[in-house]
Amino acid sequence: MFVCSCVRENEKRFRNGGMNLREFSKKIGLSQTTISRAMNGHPEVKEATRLRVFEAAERLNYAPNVRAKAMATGRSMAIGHIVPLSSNPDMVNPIFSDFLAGAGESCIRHGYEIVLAFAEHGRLDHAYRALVAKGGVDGLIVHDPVLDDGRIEILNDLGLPYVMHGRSHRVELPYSWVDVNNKRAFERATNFLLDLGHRKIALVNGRADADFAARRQMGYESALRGAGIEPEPAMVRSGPMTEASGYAAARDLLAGPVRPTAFLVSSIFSAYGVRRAAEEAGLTLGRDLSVVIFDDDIAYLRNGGDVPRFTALRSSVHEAGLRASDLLFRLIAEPASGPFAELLEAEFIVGQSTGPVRE
Amino acid sequence: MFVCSCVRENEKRFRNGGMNLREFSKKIGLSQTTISRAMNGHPEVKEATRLRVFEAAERLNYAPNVRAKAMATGRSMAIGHIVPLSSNPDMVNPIFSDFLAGAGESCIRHGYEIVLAFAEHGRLDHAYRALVAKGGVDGLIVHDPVLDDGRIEILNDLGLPYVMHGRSHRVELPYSWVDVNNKRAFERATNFLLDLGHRKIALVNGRADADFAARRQMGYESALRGAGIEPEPAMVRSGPMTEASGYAAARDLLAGPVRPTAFLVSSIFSAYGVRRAAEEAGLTLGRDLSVVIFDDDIAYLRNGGDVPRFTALRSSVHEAGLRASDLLFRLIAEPASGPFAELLEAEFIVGQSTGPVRE
DNA sequence: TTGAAAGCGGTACCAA
DNA sequence: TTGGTACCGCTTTCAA
Repeated sequence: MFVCSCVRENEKRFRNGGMNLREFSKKIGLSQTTISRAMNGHPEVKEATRLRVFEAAERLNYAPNVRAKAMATGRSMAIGHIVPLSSNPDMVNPIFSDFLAGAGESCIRHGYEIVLAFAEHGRLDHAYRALVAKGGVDGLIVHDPVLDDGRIEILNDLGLPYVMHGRSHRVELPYSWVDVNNKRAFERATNFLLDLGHRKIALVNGRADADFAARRQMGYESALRGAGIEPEPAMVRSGPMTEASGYAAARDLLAGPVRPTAFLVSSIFSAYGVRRAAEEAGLTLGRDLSVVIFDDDIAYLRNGGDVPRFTALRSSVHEAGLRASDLLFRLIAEPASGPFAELLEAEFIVGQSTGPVRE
Repeated sequence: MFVCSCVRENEKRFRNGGMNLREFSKKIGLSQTTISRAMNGHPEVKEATRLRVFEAAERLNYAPNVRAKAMATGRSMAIGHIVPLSSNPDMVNPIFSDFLAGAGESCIRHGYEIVLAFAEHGRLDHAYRALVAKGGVDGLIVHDPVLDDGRIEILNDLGLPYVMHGRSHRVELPYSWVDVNNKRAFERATNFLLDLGHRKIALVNGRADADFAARRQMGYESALRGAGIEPEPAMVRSGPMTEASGYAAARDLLAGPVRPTAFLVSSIFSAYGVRRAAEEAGLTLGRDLSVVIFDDDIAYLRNGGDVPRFTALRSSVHEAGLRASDLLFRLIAEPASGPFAELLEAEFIVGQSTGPVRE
């Protein structure tokens, strides 16, 4: 009663899931060449023949071996994502799931698969080099860029098409990317709070070395300056976008010398923490405190419903994944057509927690 | 200034990330055979030679092409996860991220990669068949089993090693799986609430067709019966484990003829919804209402901290991913050693919201 | 201890 | 419109 005992009975069948082209060609009395052409849509094969091939393939459950195909064509029909492990809680996260789902949609359309390579943090460069050298993917999507990301140089050098999810601020080299307009989003959110009369606005941001966080802070500061307010470093907190981190930041800020009347929060997770800290301080959101969050529209958390109790700037990671992937496929098909740049705008949604200063 | 223009200059380099074995062997004056043996740890190669090979590989940045290696050996060094897309919000979700991170750790140790194949929902069977037929993976991890999961028969038939994440209740066939002891977890949680004096305990559960949800309900009902209470179907709600769904369920239950004094909630996401509904009804958790949640320990949301405001049964999806993957590798190495079964226990953590009945 | 050559399962060129 | 055949890059007998 062993699940896989059958496998050992037939070692041949283990190596490949089914039949190979030669057997198949013998069975239906056509050359391997013709079959290959038929299955790959080459125009010179007679329609009747093609039909016969497809019918037989279906009937005999024949499917070409991807590895062999990859070797013969030089294309592996897979795109790679390198996932930094463990020490970076921002990476293997719900956002990433949503991004993958979007990328997956694009992949389905192109008949591609996604290869996830995991790398110990700090060994990222090596991971990219290895992944490319091993030749298992036709393109790469690069996650979690930092302000001055050294991977860009490496990847340009490697010559494999890639698209970054996010940008790297201080890099002058050309590269393709898809990003949310973080600066504008936070500028708008800050202006929104300023319009309500707030003057003491705190920013609970992502990790300081993350590019997106820097852009968000730029937007925040630019809006403040536009209103004649000099940004206070003490009003800004950076850290991982988790409930715990948001809680710590908000508790700290609320206990500080200048109590904020409004919070700008970089993720819905930190926002839950901010809410907890506020409640513990006896404050009610939407009455004693205004909170605007940046919301990556996590499908799982909300399924498109409203963000309860918050005013939100909504952007879709799912769509970012889709767009980044689509871009990558264009780059793979036509390498000289890039680099591409695509900026997604966040939608502003007024929720229930906009208060209280409204002077 | 095109990122990838360099690629076209050298078509050879595009097909494979670097140099191939033949070039490499010429460069260092050894036969391909010797190099292959050296790199794969065969005993017959002289230690000095092996060192020379490794040094040269490092220096010249040579890495064997995985596809070619896969073809020659019959092993692809990749394990596959099929991800049902779109119509199932429970799949591409934060839980899945955490699971992948765990599986990734295991993969790193074994030098494997993860292939994600996305399938339109309802075409899952086909996706598995195709993935196996294409021969791109050495094993499969199967997600999101339903009560009577037809994939098991197919997969046994296919003969590729696989491990299920979760079980399928009504299937008699042998198969390997890793699962949380959902029944016991919910039995304990229910008993915990019963001990506090609660008699009207609601269950906000996952989708009705999911196996884990059925097991949780079994545990819940068994504990109630043990206390001489006949379970009320009206006290149970099934649905996707999202904030929105939890909110709807709790609001409904709180407005119903028999108002529950305690909630047993199947995920932290639904729990946020339950909390919102409770607050809207003017109830305070931990004072007017007891809530126990099952918490998959989403790293991103909490980073191992306490679950604020809830009593929790904590289990680690991350660990499930790790264990499932490890099991799969054993199965790949020794197919006849399975099927394996592994049950993870959930840890009970008393939080701040245990109240109020405590008679 | 090393090397030559035959696969692995396809694709694509060239000839028929 | 079809078929023969030389690769793709590596592993693995078999012989030296």
